[in-house]
Amino acid sequence: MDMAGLLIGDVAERTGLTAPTIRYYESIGLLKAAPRSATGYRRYADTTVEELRFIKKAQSLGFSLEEIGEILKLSRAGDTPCSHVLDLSRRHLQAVQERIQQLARFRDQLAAELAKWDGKKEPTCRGLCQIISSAEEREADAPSLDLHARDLRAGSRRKARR
Amino acid sequence: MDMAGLLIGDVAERTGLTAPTIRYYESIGLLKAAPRSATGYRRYADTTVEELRFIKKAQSLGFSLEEIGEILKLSRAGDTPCSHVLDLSRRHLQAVQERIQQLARFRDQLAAELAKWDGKKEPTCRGLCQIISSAEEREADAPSLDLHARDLRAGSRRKARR
DNA sequence: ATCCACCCTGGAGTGCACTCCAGAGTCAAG
DNA sequence: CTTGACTCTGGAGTGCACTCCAGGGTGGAT
Repeated sequence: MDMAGLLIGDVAERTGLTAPTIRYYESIGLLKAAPRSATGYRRYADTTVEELRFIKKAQSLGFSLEEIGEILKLSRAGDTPCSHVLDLSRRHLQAVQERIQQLARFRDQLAAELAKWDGKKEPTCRGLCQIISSAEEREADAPSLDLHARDLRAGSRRKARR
Repeated sequence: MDMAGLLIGDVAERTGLTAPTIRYYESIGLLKAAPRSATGYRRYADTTVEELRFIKKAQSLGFSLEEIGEILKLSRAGDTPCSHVLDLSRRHLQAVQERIQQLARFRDQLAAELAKWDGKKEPTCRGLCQIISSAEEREADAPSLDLHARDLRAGSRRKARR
């Protein structure tokens, strides 16, 4: 062997990602390029596994890869106070908060309807449609908060230019 | 005018969608083809506006267009009990529930960290990273629940075949 | 009659986050 | 020394949900 370090497959296994995904992350600059062995194989340090786990978590919390890249970049730069990340976080928190509330309301209604169905009292598809229809609207107004995470999408963020 | 009914632009305005989006919905069979005027213009009934609003809401609650299509199809078929939608709803409820819990935990931690920053006590980017890193893992296990709504994505749903 | 804002179509393009492919090289085990 | 599982690259393809475009028709107001 030459120059110890994890192979991409090992890293993949440890993180639950695929090798192509890891290469993809490198290609978009999310992960910095790994040092190569004499024959061109990527050799990873254990810290990369940590970094990838971080990425996975941030992603599952609704951050886009681009946002994660920014956070990572700033975080690598050191322990400096960082108004940008602060700002990003605040807006993200706001979006998360709103999303939780909308989902919770929906959950309650849906659960209630399902309970009715379980009791065999008039189970109909229209019931579900009614619930969905009665979910509160929340677009058009308060357009200031742009979603930062399509995965938390609530209400469309299109603005219909015209 | 010939044969009253809303023009696509009117419908767009009333729903906050764009005309192309409405045509797109028709093209994928989500919306049934509107009757045409003698000159080929789509003429919509008011009920279409309702249907589109329903679609928007269902979408904001995390249903994919495909799922919405199924629901709509069954709902149009009448007030019959419908185990499929029931099933869809149950799994969706489950996913929503989990997602809410994860987001809520994240919200609390993020809020706490932001509060610290507001108090000007050592505001650092690393703090945020720590929070994200400490967000609980939730993948690999419990793979039974496939997400039904990429927008509620929590943890990746790739299974790494190999 | 002339505007001009609307409508139509088919098809191509977008953004995100991958995922797959072909063709070629590498490496440890049998 | 062969086998088989890995690695590399560049580029194309995927899925969702749009979004844009070119090229042409329509219809109410001036």
